Amino acid sequence: MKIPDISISACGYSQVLEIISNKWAGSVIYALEDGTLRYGEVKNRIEDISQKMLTQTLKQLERDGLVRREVKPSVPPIVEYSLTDLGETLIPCMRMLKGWALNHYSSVNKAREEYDRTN
Amino acid sequence: MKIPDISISACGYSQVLEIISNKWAGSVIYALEDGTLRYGEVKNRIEDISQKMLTQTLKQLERDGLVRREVKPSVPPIVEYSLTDLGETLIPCMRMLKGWALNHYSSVNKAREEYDRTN
DNA sequence: CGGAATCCCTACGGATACTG
DNA sequence: CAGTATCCGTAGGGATTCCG
Repeated sequence: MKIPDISISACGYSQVLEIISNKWAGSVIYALEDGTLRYGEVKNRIEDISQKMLTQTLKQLERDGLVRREVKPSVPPIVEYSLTDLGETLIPCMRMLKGWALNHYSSVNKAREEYDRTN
Repeated sequence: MKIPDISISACGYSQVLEIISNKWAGSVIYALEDGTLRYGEVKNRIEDISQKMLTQTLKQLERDGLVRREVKPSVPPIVEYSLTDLGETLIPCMRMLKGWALNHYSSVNKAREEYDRTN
């Protein structure tokens, strides 16, 4: 009996992670959850993000079709970001992840302390 | 009116990611979903994983209390891995992520092609 | 069989300075 | 205001070799 290779079934999983696993993507999606924000507003809502990483993350999310970028031609420039319909579909997943964390993260921390004490 | 800082509310999210966002953790959890496996069996089920990363991932998951490691004292050694109860609680989240990927990843790919063509 | 140890390369990401 | 550009340290992770 051959043991099945699960790489393929796990593959969908790694594709999502490719999108949301970077350090800031989640925070950006959360920030845009309530509606449209200007660049600076996004930055203000995410305390420790650097300007470089915010720009880079927004660009990646735009490329993935999750975030929409609109430039109002004016001086000084106004650039607004919002979730696309596709981006909205990700919200339930992220809520579930966050829910898991809130419910179980203390267990994880206890396990870590225990592990670090005995190893 | 002050714009709220969402760092704290996104924090739970980043905690889960800390656990499952590394390249192989998801695949390992999927591999153990059906029950107990020996080290080599896990390795066989995950096609392209290196020995180093499998060991490292298993150790991390064990430290987080998601995976249980049992050594049968014998020669040659037998080491078995399985999900803990805490580990099992993560399965629904991962199924949901995978479901999202299966439903929407083609849209992401289309968005990327479109983006790359016009930029 | 189930690792540990080492080497090495790359990508991620922070800090800083500059621009239309 | 909303970015670009550059420098640079660190961590992730592959390949290889060795060990109980």
